[in-house]
Amino acid sequence: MDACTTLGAKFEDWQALGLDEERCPVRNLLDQIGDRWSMLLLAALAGGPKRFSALARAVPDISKRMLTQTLRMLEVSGLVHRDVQPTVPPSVTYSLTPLGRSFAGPLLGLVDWAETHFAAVVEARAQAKKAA
Amino acid sequence: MDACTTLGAKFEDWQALGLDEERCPVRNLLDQIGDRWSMLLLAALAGGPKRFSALARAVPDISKRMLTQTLRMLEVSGLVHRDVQPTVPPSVTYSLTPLGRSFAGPLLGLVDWAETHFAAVVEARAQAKKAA
DNA sequence: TCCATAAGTCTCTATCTGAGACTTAGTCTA
DNA sequence: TAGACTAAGTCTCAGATAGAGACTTATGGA
Repeated sequence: MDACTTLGAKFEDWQALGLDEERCPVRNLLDQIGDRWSMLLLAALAGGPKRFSALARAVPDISKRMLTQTLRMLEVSGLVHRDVQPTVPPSVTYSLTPLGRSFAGPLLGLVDWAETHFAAVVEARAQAKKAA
Repeated sequence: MDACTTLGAKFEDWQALGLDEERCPVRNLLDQIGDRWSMLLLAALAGGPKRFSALARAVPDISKRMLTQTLRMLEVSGLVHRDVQPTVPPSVTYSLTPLGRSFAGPLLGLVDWAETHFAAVVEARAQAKKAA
């Protein structure tokens, strides 16, 4: 059974359970960490702990607001650890928890797909634009 | 080299290239298909072609507006094929293209992670709430 | 003396999302 | 024969969300 068929079968199962946001793991996690900033920040932290300002520099066009918000959410969900040094000015370091590190595998799968098929997507978009 | 280290190394590379939305495959694709509806619709279509109304039923709380919009975007990016039967009322069937099917693998990786670690995330959230 | 720094918060505005009415034309129902 | 229903959307309006940029605090450097 190929991945596509397996995925299709799984989707049927979720549907049977109502695809509820609370109970369906996939719905729930897609709603929370299935946005561009979460994934990008997890990738940024995969290389090792980083401070708030280092993350802001690492992901240039995220606003401070979204950076704070996303990190807090990842912390609450147990993927990221926040370590505050009570100096003045405060020094805050973010790192992946073991749970966060376990996410690197699937995320890497996504990343590899993106790098492999990016050209095809760009080509498809160009075709679509020409046809329009 | 484990996935986490590999991912960290890749992120360094992207950073070196400026993490530009146009040129960086990962940024670009996360921005486009890295939202809950895209992933959910791709999973819904993994099992086979579906009509518009079937998709609307399959993903209960997506609005028609987002359903249309997301499908169009996936079509433009070459992941989904849209087939219109010019009857009245029109009958429109959506299916995955080969490119779309190739995405099932990585997506399945994500899904498996979600199912495996959902309990841990729920537990982490409960702890966080208790601490607050 | 004035600026810069770290890690945010706050406010205001711009953008995005969702809910729900409306469309077309043929078939089904009363 | 009138009215209802269907499919696959589009359109508008209100509400939610994201981003830009000012502000904070205490300290060290030019």
